[in-house]
Amino acid sequence: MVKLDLKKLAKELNLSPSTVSRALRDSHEISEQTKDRVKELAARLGYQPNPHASSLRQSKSKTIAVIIPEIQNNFFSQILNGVEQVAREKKYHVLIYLTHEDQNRENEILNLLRNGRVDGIMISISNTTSNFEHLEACKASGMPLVFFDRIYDHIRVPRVTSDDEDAAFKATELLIKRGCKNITFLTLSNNLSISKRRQAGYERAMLKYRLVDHLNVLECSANDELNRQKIKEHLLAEQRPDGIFAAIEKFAVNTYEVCNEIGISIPSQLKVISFSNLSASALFAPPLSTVVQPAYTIGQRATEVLFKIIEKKTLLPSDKKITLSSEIIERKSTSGKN
Amino acid sequence: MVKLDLKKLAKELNLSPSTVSRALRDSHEISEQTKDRVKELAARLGYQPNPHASSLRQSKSKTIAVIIPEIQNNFFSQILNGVEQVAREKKYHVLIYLTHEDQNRENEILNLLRNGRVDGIMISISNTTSNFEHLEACKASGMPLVFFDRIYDHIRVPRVTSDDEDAAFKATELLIKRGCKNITFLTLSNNLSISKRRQAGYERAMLKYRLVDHLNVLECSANDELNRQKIKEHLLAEQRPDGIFAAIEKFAVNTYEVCNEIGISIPSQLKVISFSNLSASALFAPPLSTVVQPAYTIGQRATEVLFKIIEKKTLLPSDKKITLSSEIIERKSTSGKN
DNA sequence: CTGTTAGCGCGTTCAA
DNA sequence: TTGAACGCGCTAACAG
Repeated sequence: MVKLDLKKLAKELNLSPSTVSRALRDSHEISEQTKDRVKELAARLGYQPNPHASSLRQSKSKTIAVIIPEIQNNFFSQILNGVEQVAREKKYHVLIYLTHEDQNRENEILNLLRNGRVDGIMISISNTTSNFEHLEACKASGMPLVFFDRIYDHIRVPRVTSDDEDAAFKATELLIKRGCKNITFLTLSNNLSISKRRQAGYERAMLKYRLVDHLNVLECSANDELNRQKIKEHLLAEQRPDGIFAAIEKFAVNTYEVCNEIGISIPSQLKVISFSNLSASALFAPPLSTVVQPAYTIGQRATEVLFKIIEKKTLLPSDKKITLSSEIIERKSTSGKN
Repeated sequence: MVKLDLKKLAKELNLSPSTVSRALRDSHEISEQTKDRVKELAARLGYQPNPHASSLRQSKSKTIAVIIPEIQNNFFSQILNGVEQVAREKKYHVLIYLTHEDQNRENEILNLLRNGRVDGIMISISNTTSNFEHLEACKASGMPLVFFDRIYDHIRVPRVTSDDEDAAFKATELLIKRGCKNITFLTLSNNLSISKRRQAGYERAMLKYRLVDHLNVLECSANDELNRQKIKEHLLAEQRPDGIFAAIEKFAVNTYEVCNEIGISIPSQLKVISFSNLSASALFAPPLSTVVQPAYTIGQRATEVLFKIIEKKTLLPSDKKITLSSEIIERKSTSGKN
């Protein structure tokens, strides 16, 4: 199959390339008749314009980039699902980049995207990111940019998040109402906007119920082995907790593993609730109570806002900061009265 | 920030654009001294070549496409992880497309990729795909193409899969050794290469252990509600099974849900094993025995082969058909002697 | 070792 | 309503 370009199509039709180009793009200055002829042949031969030529000419790539810390996490996969759906409707393509929670990679990726490869970028920031110049520069260069979930507060960029503070408050409150007093909050890293918001919700609940003396925050990492060890020590300590609120699914899993290992019974000895988008958490032993973020919708909404920017539509104030509600699903892991 | 191109860089350096271009690409015909000057300025100004111009000129996009049925599945996310890692090393970009198990989408996507947008394509076929012309055409057009996991046997394209038949045999055998006789195989659709291979393994094991009279295959779908209903009826039937072998994690989850609902106890009344890449299956009640595919490695290897084709290296016979071993992890869901 | 020139394929002037 | 000509930014062929 010899490759097809506008010129060949044009020759075949006894028209000039520009006419064919216009016909295919439904220009009003081409007769219906010609359009039909052109489109018919183009369809029959399966003509597709060369995207690089077209991008070069028009300075737009019909492509957006999604940058996430990891894909191996139901939350981010669901996000990607939402992104893809909206992008597809807009006939856009989606480039995916994983930072693996590494600031350096994040920098490199943003750098790669600086010269027109994409028309816009959506990013959920890595937890090791502590320097934000790369994001400032990206924003400053005029690149359409949207933050989702893990945002950086100090750049004026539209952001789509879930109601982390509130959901964390409710999750903590649930533990308290089920009889917990010594509730430990398992968190990822304090740089992260979401961690802070979740911790704030936890603290607000503890404060409201006069449990400030029992505040306990345990910082975990991406390393399961270390986490299990840390959690194990914590659960075996004198001042051991009767409730665990995990900011991240992974840490709830680690907690379950440790409990299985050292024979702590959930929920009678320890109640557990966690942020999680894993539907299978209903099948855990015992079924895990979860805070479920509207991941798919976050992906959709963030993408919609990105397209508004790309298309230079004016953003409503309600576009600049979108907060979606999480849902708390109570299951056995928080049941009973101690 | 005014945008930067080769010409401006060249003017700044009192060089011609082509010299600058060559210097940046480390051409041997440029003096070290000039290279250094050029690179220094380029780095300082943060120059990135326009990828569309460069792609147009060189007819290569430095981009590959990954087409998968869904992302909401640990197996495919792990694949993507492997793909990304290899692509990144090659300084390639990754476009992601989801077919949502829809042949039409699959066709459309392949069509979109027909004109140089990508240098190569990796695909795991949708389960509704029954016509393969789009793949034939893609292959015929000279596009580098690799199948992974869900392959189409009748096109000569390199393929990377796991040892489905063998793993299914072993999984079935495990159920038999644990005392099961009436083993039902839950499968997705018969079009799929993997379903066929897994079913073949199941049947071979049943044959070997003289249980051919107990062969039972239940076709499930993407619809959880329907699946649960189907499985429920099946588990309540007179000839009810004492073992379930699920070809897909989703169906094991559905089985667990039904068992919870109607009070069938696993493993005492029913043993369950399933293909699954969900690490949390260890936390299920009871922990689920699984056949774990080497997803990350499949992604890596498939991408490596794709790059061999892109780079026109000669493929060894061992590149054309790569089969990786799955691992069976036995847990409580298959324990005991009935 | 470096500069000049041409053209990748398209969309957009401007002219007819 | 159509065609001719130009240039997007880059790299490769050809000179020197």
